[in-house]
This record gives sequence, structure tokens and C-alpha cells, in this order.
Amino acid sequence: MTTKAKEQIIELPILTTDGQFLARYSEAGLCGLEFPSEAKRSQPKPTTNHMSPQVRRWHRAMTKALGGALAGQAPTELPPLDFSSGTSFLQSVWRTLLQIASGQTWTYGQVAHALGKPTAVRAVGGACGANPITVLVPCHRVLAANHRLGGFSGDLNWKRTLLKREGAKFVG
DNA sequence: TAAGTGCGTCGTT
DNA sequence: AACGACGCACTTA
Repeated sequence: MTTKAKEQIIELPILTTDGQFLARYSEAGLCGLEFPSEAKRSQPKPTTNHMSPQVRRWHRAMTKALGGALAGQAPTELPPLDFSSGTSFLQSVWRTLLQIASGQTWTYGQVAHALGKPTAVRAVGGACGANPITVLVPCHRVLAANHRLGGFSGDLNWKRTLLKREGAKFVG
């Protein structure tokens, strides 16, 4: 028995006015949140493991936080975020993104600079694209230089929509 | 102005 | 070794 127990991931849908998101929980906390379109793909998992009270609690907070976030409001209370899927660099970028308040935007360059790696601009872009917790880890608030919209993995319209609701300004 | 090219840069796969 | 959700300088229309 040298094997480390395969980490148990619980997947739960969250119904919103924008469709059905999919939340993933590990023992450590929220480890994933997917947009409705992507969530449908990995739907066939009605895992009815007896949810721990903890997951229940996390999910309740998440449902509320996501609803608020989609309305352009700052999340009130969040479950702990499990970033363990990422390398240390990725994690440091994701943590930095949490500092960007609703309604404000940073550029990829600013994020890189905040990390103490002002030239790692492109790597920051890659890290944003690898963000496992969409919306709540606000990778959509990172713009290209000169307030240009920049890219987004998946549907670029999500980035526009979220930024508009938060009252952030951008070009594109 | 707008659009396209080239290159530096660096973490990830 | 190749590839980006970038940034900047520079060239064309």
C-alpha cells in the first residue's frame, strides 16, 4: 500500500441565471469552477458520495458568491481555494489575481511586475489561461496593454460580459 | 489610424 | 524544442 489515496473530487452543479456552472471540491476546498458550456461536457457524474457537511457548507457559500459575482459584486464569503493543481508559478499568479478588486483591471504587465518578474508577461498570460477557478479567480480582469481586451480561453464574450457588469472599462 | 511583422522573454509541456 | 490570453518597435496601406 504505497499508493497515496486518489484524491476525492466532488463535482456539483450551480444553477445561475447564466446557466449551469460546475464546481469541484477537494478535501482542501474549491479546486475548480467551470463555465456552463464547459460544464456540460463533464456532466455525467452524479457522484452521490455522501457529501461531508463541510462540502455542503462550501457549496452553499459558493452558490451565493457566484451569484453575486455574476451580478458584478464582490464575493462575501468564499470557501478555501485549492490551487494545488498548479505549479508554484501558476499558484503565485492566481493568488495575485485575487488582489484585483471588482471593477478594476490590471494588465498582464502589471501582474508580472507585482510578481517581481516584470518580463514574465507572456508566462502570466499562460497562467491566466490555466486558471482552474473561473470568475472567482478573476482572470477576466487582466487586460492587454493600453486597456485592450486581450484574450480569453474559451468564449471571449464571457470576459466582455463580466467586465461590463463590474463596470470596468476596456477597448475592444 | 489601423493592421501586419518581427523579436525579446520566460514558464509550461 | 516549441508554444502562448504579451509588449514594443517598426513597416505598410
